[in-house]
Amino acid sequence: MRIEGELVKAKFVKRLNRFVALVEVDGVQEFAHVPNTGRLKELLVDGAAVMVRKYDKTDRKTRFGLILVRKNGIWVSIDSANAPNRIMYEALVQGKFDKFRDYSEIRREVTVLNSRFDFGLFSEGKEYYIEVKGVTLVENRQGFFPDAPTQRGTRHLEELTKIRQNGKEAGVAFIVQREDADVVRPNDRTDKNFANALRIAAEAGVDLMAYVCKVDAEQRRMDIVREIPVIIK
DNA sequence: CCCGTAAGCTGACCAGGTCC
DNA sequence: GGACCTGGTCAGCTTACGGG
Repeated sequence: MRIEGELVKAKFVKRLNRFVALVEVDGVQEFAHVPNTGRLKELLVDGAAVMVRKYDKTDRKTRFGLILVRKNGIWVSIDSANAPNRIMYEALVQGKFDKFRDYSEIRREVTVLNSRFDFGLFSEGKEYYIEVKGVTLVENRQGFFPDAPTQRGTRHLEELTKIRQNGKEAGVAFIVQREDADVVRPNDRTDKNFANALRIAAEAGVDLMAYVCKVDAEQRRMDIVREIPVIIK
């Protein structure tokens, strides 16, 4: 995925609320939109090097969007609003996944039961629903999701389980938005309900997939580089 | 096309509880 | 009564979708 727009180096100063951060660009403090409602507390630390996207639109309340954070010598994408979904979409369209090759139609934002899923794949007599989750939290090369309790995430898993019980296919795809992970695990410490729902979903036959992305600020690209296991133990 | 709403689920604030 | 913790409420910004 190409990282669009004008990227500018900046320094993280402070998160004002879940949507707005204060950053320093060329020695000047500016407001930046935070496109990630997770906690990000190990990433958004005082003085962290970041990349912000500059916007020219005048009707925004913030001139910048905070999209990359430097951590342990690599760039981490914290754009959970768009990047994971777009990366997954491009990979699907490009036929990068063997298991999804034989679906002829890809639809986005598909409503089933009480939830809207990121993707619905269709072929005659076959349906596969995918929910994409962005992973930004990594400790000791283990990615954890979620970063903060997510009722909606749990509901998504419950609905995917139901879909599977109705004889259709379903899966969760974790997009790790940084290169330094070898596995993904549910974050029991932060959200036990989500973790349990994930285990129940897996038991019901919901596929668990995880893909690591290389984030390259110079090349302005973020691409899936390998698949890693999801360990629910 | 415009407007409302859902999605991302924190952080500030306030009320109420506990403890010394 | 003050210091501290917990739980509930709500505003904060942007994007994309769906309906009128």
